[in-house]
Amino acid sequence: MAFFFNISNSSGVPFYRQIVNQVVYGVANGVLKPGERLPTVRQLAVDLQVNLNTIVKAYNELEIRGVVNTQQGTGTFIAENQEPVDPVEQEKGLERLCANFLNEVAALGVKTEKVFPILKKIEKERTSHKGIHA
Amino acid sequence: MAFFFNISNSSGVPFYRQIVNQVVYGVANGVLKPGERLPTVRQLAVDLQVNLNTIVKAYNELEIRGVVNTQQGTGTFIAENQEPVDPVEQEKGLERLCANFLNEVAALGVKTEKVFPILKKIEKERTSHKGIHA
Amino acid sequence: MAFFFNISNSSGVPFYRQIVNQVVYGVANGVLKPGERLPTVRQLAVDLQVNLNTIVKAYNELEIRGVVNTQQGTGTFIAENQEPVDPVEQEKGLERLCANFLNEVAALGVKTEKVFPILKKIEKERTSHKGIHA
Amino acid sequence: MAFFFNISNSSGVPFYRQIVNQVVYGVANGVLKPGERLPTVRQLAVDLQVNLNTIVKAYNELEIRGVVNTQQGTGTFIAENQEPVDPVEQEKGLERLCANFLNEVAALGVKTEKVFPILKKIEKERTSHKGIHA
DNA sequence: GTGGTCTAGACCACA
DNA sequence: GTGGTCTAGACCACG
Repeated sequence: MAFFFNISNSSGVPFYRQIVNQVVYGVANGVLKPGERLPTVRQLAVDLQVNLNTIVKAYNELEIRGVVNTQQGTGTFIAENQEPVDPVEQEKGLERLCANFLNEVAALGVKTEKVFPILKKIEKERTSHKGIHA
Repeated sequence: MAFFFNISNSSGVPFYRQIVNQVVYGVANGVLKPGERLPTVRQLAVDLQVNLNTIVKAYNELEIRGVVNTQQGTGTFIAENQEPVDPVEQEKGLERLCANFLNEVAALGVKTEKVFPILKKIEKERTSHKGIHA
Repeated sequence: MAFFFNISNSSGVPFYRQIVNQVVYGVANGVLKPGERLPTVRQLAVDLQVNLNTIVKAYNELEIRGVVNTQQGTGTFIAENQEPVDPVEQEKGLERLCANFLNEVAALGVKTEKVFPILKKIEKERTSHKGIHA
Repeated sequence: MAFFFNISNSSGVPFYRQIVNQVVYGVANGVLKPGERLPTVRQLAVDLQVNLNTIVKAYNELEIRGVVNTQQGTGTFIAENQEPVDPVEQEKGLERLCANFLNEVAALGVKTEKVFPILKKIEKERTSHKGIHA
């Protein structure tokens, strides 16, 4: 199963962050396996139609976070030893994310109950694709 | 029930947006009633320890969205006739919000199922408190 | 006590990494305290005579590593809660660093005993300055 | 006593440099004696699982530094007359090496005093083994 | 061919 | 004023 990147220029999320998130997401869900090679920075820049340095920036953050290993002249690979996410940090981040989300939902004038079916629908679409698509 | 603003400098959400969201949220939940007066920009700037212009920007956005009315020299009040949100816009905004949310959850390495109980828990806490908390 | 940056273009160490290292070093030794503000990216670029983006890259890595916090429009500050370095990782990194160092010393044809006085001399010079100087 | 090469892809040191250092180190410590034959580039490339050109580059640097002599069609041998290292160059290289080392130690958040026992420990292990180990 | 670094300059978002 | 993002293009180091 191939791994597809896709970026959207209308979401307000920076390109490089979309790339970072998709890789982290792919690793977390087993779509990207340790040792697997990512596209070259040049190739991905062409595919996604963005500047080379934008890809470099994304891969760089992944390297710092320990998600990938880079060997100059060889390529970029999913790291063998994925740092387990600190469960305390994860929990805190998750709470904050959820609270923010509910604030914004409320700010749209939408009752919280209405989001559950939407979230499930999106999730279902994504898992049925078994990858990340445009 | 008093209305409390709460801003956090570690959430990554800009100050002015936190303020906007909290007012809209307060209105949507009936904590802030039409005609009710908001703090002056100067007072709020002092209370929240942020720059005056940040409050101005937030109140401006609220004015533009029709959530508040500003009376020159008198103050800022929750608008009497809250503009109903355009349902089409609402639907689109909601989808984008949900998709973004799931992306960020995924980027934390958390499976989507785990968010539902958390969302429900936060929602329950809030409805029991009938206010806005950090 | 002021904090001085200095970069050298002859060491082979990239500019941005020299900056990152000096900040981490400053924090580890208490010269930079939590909450303290770093120079603005523009100011530092001028002072060090390097491109703005080089500073941005360095500050960016520090942000990802949790060493500093950035508030857009406000500045860059030493993070309040410094992540304690994982002692196991630190130990491993230290061993590797030392082993590499001894390899290179040996490759220069120098006996290991000769490095101790040199290391001590450099250390003494640095601590007597109580800061980082050009 | 056999001579073992060891390369690690996680140390950040380029492959070709690891090879160069190990040979120079072996010569400096008498493990590799003048006239001794090194593995062929092809053989070593297979053994270490690296690109042929990487070995070529390492052997080239060794040849330039006068550590080995290459006989076309015969092989690569440790040079009979090892060039004595220019003492001025040696001194300068050593200072720079030490300064860099202390920087990296500091960047790990480790106080300088802690490195002395580690360096001594590694040195002791090596002299007792009389070989090169990972 | 691979990735890494640096420069120059533009435009945006935030306080 | 602050930092953030993106582009364009150059040159270097490594395999």
